[in-house]
Amino acid sequence: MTDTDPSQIKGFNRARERAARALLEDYVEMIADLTAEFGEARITEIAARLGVAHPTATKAVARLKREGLAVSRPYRGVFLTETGEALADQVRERHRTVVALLRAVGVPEEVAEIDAEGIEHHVSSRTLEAFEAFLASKAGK
Amino acid sequence: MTDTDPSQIKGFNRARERAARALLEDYVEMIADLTAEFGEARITEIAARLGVAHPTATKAVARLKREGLAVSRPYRGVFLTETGEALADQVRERHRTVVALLRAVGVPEEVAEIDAEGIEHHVSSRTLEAFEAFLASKAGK
DNA sequence: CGAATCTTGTAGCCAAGGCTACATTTCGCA
DNA sequence: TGCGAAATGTAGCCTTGGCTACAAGATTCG
Repeated sequence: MTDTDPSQIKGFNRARERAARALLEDYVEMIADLTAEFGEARITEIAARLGVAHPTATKAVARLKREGLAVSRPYRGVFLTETGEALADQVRERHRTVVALLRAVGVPEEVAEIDAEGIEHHVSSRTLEAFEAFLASKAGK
Repeated sequence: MTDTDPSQIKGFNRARERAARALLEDYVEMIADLTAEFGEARITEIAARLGVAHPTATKAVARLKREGLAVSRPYRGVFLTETGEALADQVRERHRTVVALLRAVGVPEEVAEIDAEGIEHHVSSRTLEAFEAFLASKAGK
C-alpha cells in the first residue's frame, strides 16, 4: 500500500484534525490578544491564560512555527507571521459574529461568550455568511 | 501533592474532556439510530458509519459499557441502557434544535446538518433553552 | 557583580483515539 | 454437516495533547 488510502485519512481526520484545528486557532487568537495587550506574547502568559502547563504551550508554539503561523527566538516572546495574523483576524471576527448571533437569538451574554468558544471552531464559512446576513437584516429593522 | 490540584484538572479538561464528551455522544446517537433501524447495533456497522476501523469502535463501546451507557455480549450487538437511551434522546433532540436554529437564521439545509454535527456538542443547556424560545417565538409569528 | 528568582527549554511519561495484523467465533450455504 | 467468509475480539504501535521534573538562560537587586 504505497498510495494514500482515503478511508484511513477520513478516520484520522475525524476527531483528530477537528480538535487540532481548534487548538491552533485558540493559540493563534491568544497570541494575537497578548501581543495587542503587551506588545509580545510570552510562553508563560500563553500557558496561564489557556490553563495549561508551560511545556504544553511550548509544544503548541513549536507546531505553530512549523506551520508558518508564528516565529520566536529562545527566551524571547512569540510573534505571529503575516499568515498567523490573518488567521487570528479571521478567528476573532468569527468569534465576534458567533457571539453576536447567539445574543441575537436570546442567549445571555456570559453564556454566549463561553459557548462561542466551543462553537466557533465548527462554524463553516457558509454558516458564517448566513449569520452575518441574519445580523445585518436584524440591525436594519 | 496528595490532593487534587484544580489548575491541573482545568488543563486536563480543556481539549480532553471536550473531545471525549463529543465522542461519547456520537457513539450513543449512532447506536440509537442503528437500533431503531435494525433492532440492534453491530460493531462493524457502528464503525463503518462513523468512519473508523472496527477496533476503534470496540474500544469506544467498551468505554460506554464502563460508563453504564450500553451493554453487549461478545459477538452480539450493542444496546443502550436506560441511561444511554436518555442521553441519546437528549442528544438527538438537541441536534434537531440546533439544525432548526441554523435553518431559522438562514443557513442552507445541507450546511446546517453538517455544521450542527460539530456545533451541537458545545451548546449548553441555557443556550439550548434560548434556541427553543427563539424558535417558538418565530413559529408563533 | 553575583545570587536568588523567574522564565524557557528539554526529557520523558501517561491517556486516549486511531490503525494494522492476527486470532476467534458466527453464520450462510453448498 | 462442514467450510469459507464475515464479524468480533485482542494485541500492540503511533500520534498528540497534557503533565511533572529538572536543566539552563534571563532578570532583578542588594
